[in-house]
Amino acid sequence: MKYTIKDIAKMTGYSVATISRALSGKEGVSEEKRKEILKIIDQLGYIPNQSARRLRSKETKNILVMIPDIENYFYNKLIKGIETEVREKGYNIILGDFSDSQEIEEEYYRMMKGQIADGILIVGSMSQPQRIVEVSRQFPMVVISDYFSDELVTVCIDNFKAAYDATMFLYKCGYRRIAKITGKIGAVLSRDRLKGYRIALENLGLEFDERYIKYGDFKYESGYRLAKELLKISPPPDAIFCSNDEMAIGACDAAKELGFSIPEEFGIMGFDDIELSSMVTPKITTVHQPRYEMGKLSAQLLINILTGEEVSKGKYILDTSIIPRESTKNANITK
Amino acid sequence: MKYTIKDIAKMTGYSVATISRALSGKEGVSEEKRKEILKIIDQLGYIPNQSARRLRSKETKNILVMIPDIENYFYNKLIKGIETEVREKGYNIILGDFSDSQEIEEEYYRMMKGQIADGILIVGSMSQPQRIVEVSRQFPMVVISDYFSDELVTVCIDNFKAAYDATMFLYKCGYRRIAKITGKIGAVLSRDRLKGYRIALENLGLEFDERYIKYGDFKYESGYRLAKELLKISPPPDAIFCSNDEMAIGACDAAKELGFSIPEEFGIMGFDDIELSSMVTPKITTVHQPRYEMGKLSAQLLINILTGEEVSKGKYILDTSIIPRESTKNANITK
DNA sequence: TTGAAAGCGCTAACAC
DNA sequence: GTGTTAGCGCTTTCAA
Repeated sequence: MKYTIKDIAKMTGYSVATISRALSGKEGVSEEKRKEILKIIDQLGYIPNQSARRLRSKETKNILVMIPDIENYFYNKLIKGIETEVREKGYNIILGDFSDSQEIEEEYYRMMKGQIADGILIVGSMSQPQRIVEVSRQFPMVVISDYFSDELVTVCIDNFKAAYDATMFLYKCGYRRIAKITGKIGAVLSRDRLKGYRIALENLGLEFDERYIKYGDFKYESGYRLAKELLKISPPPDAIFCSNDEMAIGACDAAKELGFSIPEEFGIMGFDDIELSSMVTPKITTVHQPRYEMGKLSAQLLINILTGEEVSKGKYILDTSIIPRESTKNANITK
Repeated sequence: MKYTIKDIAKMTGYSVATISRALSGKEGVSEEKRKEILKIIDQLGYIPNQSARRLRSKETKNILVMIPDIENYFYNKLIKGIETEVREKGYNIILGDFSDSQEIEEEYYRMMKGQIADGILIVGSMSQPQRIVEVSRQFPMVVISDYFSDELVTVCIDNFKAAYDATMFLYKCGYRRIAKITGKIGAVLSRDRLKGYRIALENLGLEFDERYIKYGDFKYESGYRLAKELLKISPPPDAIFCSNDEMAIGACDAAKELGFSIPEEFGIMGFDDIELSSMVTPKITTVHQPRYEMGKLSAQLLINILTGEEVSKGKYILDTSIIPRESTKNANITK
């Protein structure tokens, strides 16, 4: 049996207005009546119709989460962080997985005009930064990780610093001919990670060899292929810093195939710290990104915006750390 | 600028009813008028308010997808299949990740009373089958994979047959002392996989050794630990059939640590064919589950139910296949 | 503190 | 084929 607020009004003997007030927790009902009403509601298992609520109050209590590809291991923990925060605050997540298709991405932005959600959380995007800024002018928005514009609220890490530190770490492990496999260079984050690497080499007084830089696409296959290319250069690098873990795993497999011993002859450093990186052999030394926290913080910020709290635009930077594992020397620590 | 149907009515000179009809694609407008109206609507970028639509038509165009834990690799491809199908048919996914918590799971079922979605897709559950059946009497539902009741619409594989075939395959590879690590034994699917294994041994005339069966929980760690136990039995098994890939990977690591050579001295077979299984060394031989197709089919069935088409209850069984890789003899195929 | 009533934007029954 | 209008279930004024 489905009840409406009218049914409850009849059964309790109060008006619909009073029921509504009791439910919303707002002013205007005496405490005893509220208790009485809530008790009955609870017994009946009545839940207000969300569509009606939304129509009236212009709130959907939904958040659209835009994800380039749910199959990508990187996003799992982020979503978890978002989910946890959002549910606690009474919101639901509408999943906006667009399979790396800009067209589908736009489809979701179009849906927003039909008020399917109160705000958008951009976990990733295939659009031009300019387009995202445009959308953000129409709907409340928080962006995670990459895009940059002072007009946006962005939760991110310091990619430059993280890459700088990672390169320094490889140096401390004893590696001297450190190569780099970047991700898609269109992304700001790829450029920042590359820059951190370069400046670190410079500060270390290491020779900078253009041949030691390869441009990948964040996938296993590109790490595998580009590492093979790197290892055929003479002299070959004695370490590779990959811009994500998947490529690092590919690079590992390539090195193993070519007969290099890891980590003695050859060290590998990843980026992200996805679960996978500690499930392969050797376990990958990597830069930990606090993905759960990033998801959580971004959801918090978005909900703050939605509830009218003051949220200043700009970057919200979370800390990264280096997780030494088996793919680098002097760091044969499990976990 | 936000438009309402009234605005459109004024601007075109027609009544709201006509606009509504033009939009819905239903009878009652002449073709030319419909075209004219749709053109203007398109130019203005008007999208009807979903809450109003829902309130009126009792449809949310949302589907609640219940997922035990989005961080579990198994679910990614399923969700992708669901997402693709659902979006094409004009529905959105509400993500019901409940982090393996029965309490949160119930919270979502409660929300359903507030009409947040038109139907439920159960990708997994922590509840008693009986509870799921109960919920299915209240809301349209399709269940993927495990739960069993003739009252439900269930998309699944034949776990018994798949396990039977997998065991046979190990035999054909030359293994004779085949052990088994099952998943949580509360699940029907675990029991079916165990049964397939037992019957296969029986038909093969292999000796059945109770010590060769271990009860895990589908996690890496349990595969690792239980494989170690198994390998200390005298005589140790020469192969393990694990009820999922994560445990198989754990078992692999255990065998490597104990100095067994894979696949020569020791063979390992997984189940599921998650991406991970071909990214580790050695790549794991496994039973492929058509997860994308399972997601897609289940979404199709649910939408059919929602649109009033005839959907018969019972099992919809999809085929599995064995993917030979490097963790078993005579099957050193990369893929 | 409480209730009556307007109206959110839309669909569908009914009238023409 | 087209327009008028009554509500869907709720929140929120306004009046008492």
